[in-house]
Order: sequence, then C-alpha cells, then structure tokens
Amino acid sequence: MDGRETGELKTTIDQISMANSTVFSDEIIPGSSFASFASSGGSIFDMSDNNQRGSGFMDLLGFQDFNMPPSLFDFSSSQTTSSSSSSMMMVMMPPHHQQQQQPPLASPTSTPTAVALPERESTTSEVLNGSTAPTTPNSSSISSSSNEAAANKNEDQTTTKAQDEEADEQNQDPEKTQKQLKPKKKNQKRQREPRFAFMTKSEVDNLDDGYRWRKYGQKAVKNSPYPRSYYRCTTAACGVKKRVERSSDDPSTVVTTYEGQHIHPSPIMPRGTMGIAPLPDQPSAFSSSPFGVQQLLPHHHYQQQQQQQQPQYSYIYSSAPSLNISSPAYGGGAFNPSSFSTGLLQERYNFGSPSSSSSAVSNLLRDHGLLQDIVPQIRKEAKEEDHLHQ
DNA sequence: CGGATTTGACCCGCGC
DNA sequence: GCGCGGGTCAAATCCG
Repeated sequence: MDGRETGELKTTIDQISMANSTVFSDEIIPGSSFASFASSGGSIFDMSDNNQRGSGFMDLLGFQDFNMPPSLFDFSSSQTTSSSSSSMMMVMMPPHHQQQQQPPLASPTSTPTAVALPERESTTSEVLNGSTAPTTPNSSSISSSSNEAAANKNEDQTTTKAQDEEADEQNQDPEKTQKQLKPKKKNQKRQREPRFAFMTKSEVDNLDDGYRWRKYGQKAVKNSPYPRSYYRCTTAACGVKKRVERSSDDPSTVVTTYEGQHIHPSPIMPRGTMGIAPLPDQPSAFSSSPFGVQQLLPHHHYQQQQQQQQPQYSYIYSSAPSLNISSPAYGGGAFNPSSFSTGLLQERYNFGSPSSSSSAVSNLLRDHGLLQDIVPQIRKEAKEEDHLHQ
C-alpha cells in the first residue's frame, strides 16, 4: 500500500530551524489558510520523513498524548534552539471552522502563543468555549451566549434529529432506506475529535506514523489541484482518522490531520521498545493517547534504531488537544496556553516507560525534544541524500 | 482470495 | 430552500 509512496522522500533538513513554528489547534485550514500560515512566517520545521514501517513520525515527534507533545511544543524552554527565535503559536479552532473563518494567524512571536477562537459547537473541545478567559469545566454559563446558544441548538438538533430518524427508519420507504447509508449512524451524536495537523515536507503523501491506515475516501480540495485523502486506522474499534492533503501553495508540503485517539499500541512498533505505562492519573494507558498508547520510546534508543532511515518530517502545526479542563495544569479549568510550555506539561505528561517516563520528558523539555539529538544526524544524512537526489 | 484502494453517490452542515 | 463543500460509504476494482 504505502510501498509505492514510501521511499522517495526528499528531505530538506536544512530547514530544520524550528523557528516560527506555528501550531494550530483542531485543524489546519484548508488551502489558502495554511498558505497564509506559511507565508506569515509560520514555517514548519522539517524533520524527517521516513516511510519505512516502524519509523513513525509521531514517535519521532514524541507525541504521547493528545494533550500534547510537550517536547515539541516547548520551544520557549529551549536553551539551545537554533539562532532564530523559536516560536509557536497555537490557535484554537472551532471544530467546524470550515472556511469562513481563518484562524488569527498571529505573526510569529518569540513565545508560545495561544489564541482561542470562539466555539460554535460544543461537541468537542469544550475547553475552547470562551477559553480566552478562564472558565470552569461546568461553567456553561460562562460561554458567550451565542456560543452557548449555538451549542445548545446543535444539541437539540442532534437529538431531535436522531429521534426523528429513528422513527423514520421504521417508516421510511424501502427504496430510500436501502439506498441510504445506515441511518443508525446518525443516532450517534456526530462528534468531532480533537485534531492535530502536521505539515510535512515530503514527496510522499502518506507518511508513516507507525499505524496502519486504510484509505476510505478521496476528495478534491477546493482551490487546490491536489486531492485530500481520508484514512482510517485499520485496527478494529479504533476510530482514529487522518486526512492527508498536499498544500497547493507549497506542493512539497503535505498536511496530515489526525483525528481521534488510538486505543491500541502502534502495530508496527517493536514491542520491546514500547514504553507503556499508565499515567498516574489515568485509569488506562490506552485511554488518553491520541496517537497511540503510551508508545513513546526512549528517544535515544529509538533514534539509534531508526535514524538510519529518517527522512525529514516537517512538523507543522498541531493540536487541538482534548484538553483536560479540570486539570490544574490548564489554569484551573480553562485552557492555559502557557502551560503548554514547560513544567506543567512535564508534570502532567509523565509518559513513557517507567524508566524513561518523567525523566524522558524532562530531557525532552530540556533539549527541546528529540530534535536536538536527531537533527545533527539527520542533517548529515539529509545532505547526503540530497546529493544523491541531485 | 483477502485486503487495500478507487471512485461515484450520498449525507450533512452551513451560508446565502 | 438551495447549492456548495467537506466527509463518509460501499461496490467495484486492484494487487500481492
């Protein structure tokens, strides 16, 4: 499946500057939006892009929990970042941003920034509700009336509609019933999982992230010559999806948007290297990780295994964390962007194997993630590879 | 032959 | 209400 697409990755490691990286939440804006993202200085940092099985870039990135890739996000704490000032911006986007609203793409700043957009729907990322000001988890009243109204409206619609459909299901004319896709699905409140998007410099669209995906659709993207592909995790009961599309403005850039949480370890991960350890405050290690169970590898170990075939992933944007609004880490309920930077995350994301758990995070935080270790090597390799390609 | 991909049709939310 | 665009389904097809 990916055999075709894998392998021909051209890397641009030289661009690994980690500077001005922009992180969006929930989803990247299609087409022009991320064009503006890119042009607004929100550059991506290139990492490698190895599509060999087992070299999941998510792992490279150190993603452990939706609540996030601390190491990567922790630019502010990096003492040894490249000359350019690292910066990151998080833009909390409403689940249904569609195209009408672009995220406030703030120009790059030297510190992580979070911008909360008004939420129009409360089906996901409740935290976003009125997150410009701290709120409490249950403070529905806090939400702006419009937001709240919209949310409630949606709720109502969903329920009534669901009921209607349930009834319809029995009355519907056979023809329609047959033709239509299982109306049952509509009973389930349509819920959008938080999303993460990555922009990756790659010639291949389908980046290997360590999981197995089945393509279930492809659509043309408006204002883009490149189609968008839809994938679902092949593991039964795992509802994680991802979308892959190529930037029309920068065809060398692939945008991968993840949605949902894996409920299983990466199928292609060497078992021995899986650092599965339940979070202290999590009932199950399998319940909180968006991209996989606590699968973070001891990075050095992992790198040693994988670095040989690391193309460049360019990590782009990310994160619509499924924020745990009850966590003190988020400033008493509301999403507190600053907590993304260091200590709190460090405290909260104590992932990895017992031996590498918090210390791993600490290390990551200290040395701005695995990049520090990876980059020099990748750089070297990338250059070599570039030569080969030229 | 089984699993993955392709692709046209359909569903749904949203804006006008 | 209608059209548009994003997202999903599932039959057909491909491929190892």
